[in-house]
Amino acid sequence: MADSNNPKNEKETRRDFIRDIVAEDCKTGKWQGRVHTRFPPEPNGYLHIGHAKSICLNFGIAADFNGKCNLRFDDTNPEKEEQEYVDSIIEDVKWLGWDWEDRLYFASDYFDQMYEWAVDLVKKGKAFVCDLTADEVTQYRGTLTQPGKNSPYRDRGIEENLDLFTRMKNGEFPDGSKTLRAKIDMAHANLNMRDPIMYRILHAGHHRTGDKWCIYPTYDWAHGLEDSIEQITHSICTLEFENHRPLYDWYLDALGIYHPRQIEFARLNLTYTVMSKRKLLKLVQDGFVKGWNDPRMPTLSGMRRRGYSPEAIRSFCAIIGVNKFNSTIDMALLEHCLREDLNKTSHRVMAVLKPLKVVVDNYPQGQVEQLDAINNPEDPSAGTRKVPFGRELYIEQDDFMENPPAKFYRLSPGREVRLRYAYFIKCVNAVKDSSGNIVQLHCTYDPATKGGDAPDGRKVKSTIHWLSAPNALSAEVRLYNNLFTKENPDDAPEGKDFTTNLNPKSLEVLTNCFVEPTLKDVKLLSRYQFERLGYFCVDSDSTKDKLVFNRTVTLRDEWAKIQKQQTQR
RNA sequence: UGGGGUAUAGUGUAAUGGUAGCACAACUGACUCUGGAUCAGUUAGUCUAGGUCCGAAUCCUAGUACCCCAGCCA
Repeated sequence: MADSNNPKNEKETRRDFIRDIVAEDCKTGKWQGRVHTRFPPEPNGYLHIGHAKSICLNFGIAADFNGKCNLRFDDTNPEKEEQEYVDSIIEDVKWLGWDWEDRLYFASDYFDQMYEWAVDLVKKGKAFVCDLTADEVTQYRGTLTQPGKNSPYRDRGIEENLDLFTRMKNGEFPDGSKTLRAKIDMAHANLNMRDPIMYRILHAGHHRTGDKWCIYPTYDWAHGLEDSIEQITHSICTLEFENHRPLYDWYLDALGIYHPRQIEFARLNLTYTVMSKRKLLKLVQDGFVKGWNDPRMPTLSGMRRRGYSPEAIRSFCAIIGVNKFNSTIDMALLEHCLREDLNKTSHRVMAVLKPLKVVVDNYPQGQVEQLDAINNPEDPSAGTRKVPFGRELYIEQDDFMENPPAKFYRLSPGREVRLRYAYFIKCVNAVKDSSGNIVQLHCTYDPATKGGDAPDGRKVKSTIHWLSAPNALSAEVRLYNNLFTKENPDDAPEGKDFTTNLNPKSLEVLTNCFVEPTLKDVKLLSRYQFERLGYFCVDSDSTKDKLVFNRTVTLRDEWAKIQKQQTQR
């Protein structure tokens, strides 16, 4: 099989307003034809599907225009960042199929250079050390409608500023006692321009620089410098940074250094889930899910464990487009992209989730036949396999109804159906327990229909899946549904938050399932289609003794729709 | 009440003054040894009001609605 996880093999993505800008720049030679982007996560959480949009945009543009894309950790806040997150982010971007070659960078590697530049600004009289407390800074900043006022420390002499800033770096002052601020305009209509803070004092250990630093640069000061150092051409970020662009530009102009162009796009929203790191962290910390990689989470690690393929996520990112206004994409579109990929690539296999025992009365006792089954009708090269058939079978409880309603085509008393790849069977009797539950079926088979075709040409309304009872492997299957019951989880009553909309049925564990003996030695995370049920993958909890599968997504289900319509009447 | 953004079917996205197209969803139908897949079709849209123009989603004017900004977070 070709290298399917190399995005460069995929057909070119469609144009969007950012690609238009990049194409124009290439035409005019603005960057000498170079295209260099970056994906700059802060290592303070796990990556989610929203990040995938940004990753595919940045790496995708680089791929489309024969450019480069760096992976850069924006690790300027030691209080929130951890190595665990760095590791997971590296794993996730790689899994998504992107390659940054040798360009793995950390903002913290630039701290010395950033410090030099800050000294530069102080020397130019464009930055000053401020002794205001955090509260005072807020007060002096003014409001949306009222201008701020100058800090009393704004007009300190350059020498004094230099001395104070050096001593800040040397650790002579306690946390929060001083900041370095840019000298811009306290009356500016854009609050970000009201003498923004460049450095704060933080006596905190950093996951990479240890205790070398006790002053740390703020995002606004640091980010443009990082882009400049890496000679980024197009610095792509999300909409909320639009208000920060004037500051991004101001710093670079004040320093007179290489100056990339910042372009903003709208972040991804999806129905029935949440996408902010803060909310995802809450789900993890408060135990609403079992971890960052819980298969119900929209994190890349969760989706990977759930059975999503990187190809499906990439095609989703390509199809949703890029723009500048807020939108919420229907989860159904993500699932469409998922099924589209899984349908092409997944081996089919039979599994029974809620078993109902069937005895084929006229099948010889003790006889076992090996029947041929197709591995993937979408891919003949996947070949065939043998599945054992015998007198005692399991079928799905849902595939039998004693009193079938209209349009129910499956098994019922007196009705004949086909067992996939096997025989036609007809139900003669349903055995019930004392409380009236159907516990077993007696059927007869037609030996002439071996393989599934009737020589007399008679038709059957449906084909159902089955398993030979003595040969089936038992398994646990975890069914997942939307994590939230509302399209917009934030739509909560006064005083409640998004967690009130958590779906109590987001996880259903089935412990009495059976699968084909073919699945005896499956690899973790491998993906299958359980015929007529959906796509499933081997969970990381699975062992040789106890198989565990996750339902990635169901197949489209006409019958479920009909049932829904019938019950609504 | 300041500044910065944005409005196209239910959802998402094209059309860059010249027939409003595509995808998802929904609904028909065909086909089918997965009620899967596939194929064919249907429904449905330019925020509002004026204006310019032979012609406006696109240009102009005035409104309306929504998003972002008052962290020493990113």
